Amino acid sequence: MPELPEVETIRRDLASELAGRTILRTRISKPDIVLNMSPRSFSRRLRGRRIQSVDRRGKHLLLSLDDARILQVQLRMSGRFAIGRRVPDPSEFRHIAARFELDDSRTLFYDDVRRLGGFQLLGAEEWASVEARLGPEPLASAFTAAKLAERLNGRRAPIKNALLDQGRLAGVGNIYASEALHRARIDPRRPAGELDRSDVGQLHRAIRRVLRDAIANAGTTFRDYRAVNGQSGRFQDALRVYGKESEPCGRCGTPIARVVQAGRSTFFCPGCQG
DNA sequence: CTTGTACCCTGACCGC
DNA sequence: TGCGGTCAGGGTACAA
Repeated sequence: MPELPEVETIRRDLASELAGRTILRTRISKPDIVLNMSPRSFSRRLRGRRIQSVDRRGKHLLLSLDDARILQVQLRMSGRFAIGRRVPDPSEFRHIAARFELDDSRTLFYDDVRRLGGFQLLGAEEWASVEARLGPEPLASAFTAAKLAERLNGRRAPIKNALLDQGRLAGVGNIYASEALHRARIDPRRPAGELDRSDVGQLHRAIRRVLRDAIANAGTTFRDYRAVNGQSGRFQDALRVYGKESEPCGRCGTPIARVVQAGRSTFFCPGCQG
């Protein structure tokens, strides 16, 4: 479910709770969420490790451990975390896949209904090679309009599809792609490489603006995303097109349209997104 | 290299 | 109440 703003919200929650904590014991109840080794060796290698920091790259969460390894988490569609002495809300956590018992007598719970998400325990070099395949961080100062233009150059795929490609740009997903394109007044079906300088400039601003605003509002709760403390985001109130098929565009009144691109819904305004 | 499709998995919802 | 189809903040493997 989560895109960059939701993952960042979760990261902040986890960082304040987990930094400095030691993992005493790990229990995996759904084996397929450990992606690159057996649950046994995963648990064994985590035992006694201290969590030094919690970081984010694109939609990945990264827990840096005191043995220089990195616990990489991908929430995909339905991954969630909660922390407590026991599961805070059992009706919301009915598919717990992993438990990490901490040295403050609390447990970090990972729940994932669809089990599309998961964990990888990586050495620094392994993570570096994964990281190298990701596009730039959209909120980093190094991410300029020129950089975006470079990433889109020569692509014939629709701009919406290009924005979802994590190798081009890391962190934007289905909601924020539609929202950024509406704010930039760009038709999501236009070939990415055909945007002119001014389009790319508008899009660059729109992407950063929408991601920043969403982080400031603790993300978007459209269906079931929740922060670590169980609270909903607030950015759903600021959505202009996502999930609003047939509703009038707030800018020009034309009914919002829905099309399917790369197998997923795109929402846009046929009136003011040229 | 690029692009499209199938697939992973479960649950909620809608129309009949 | 049941049944089938569709859809869901994601990403990968593989084919063309």
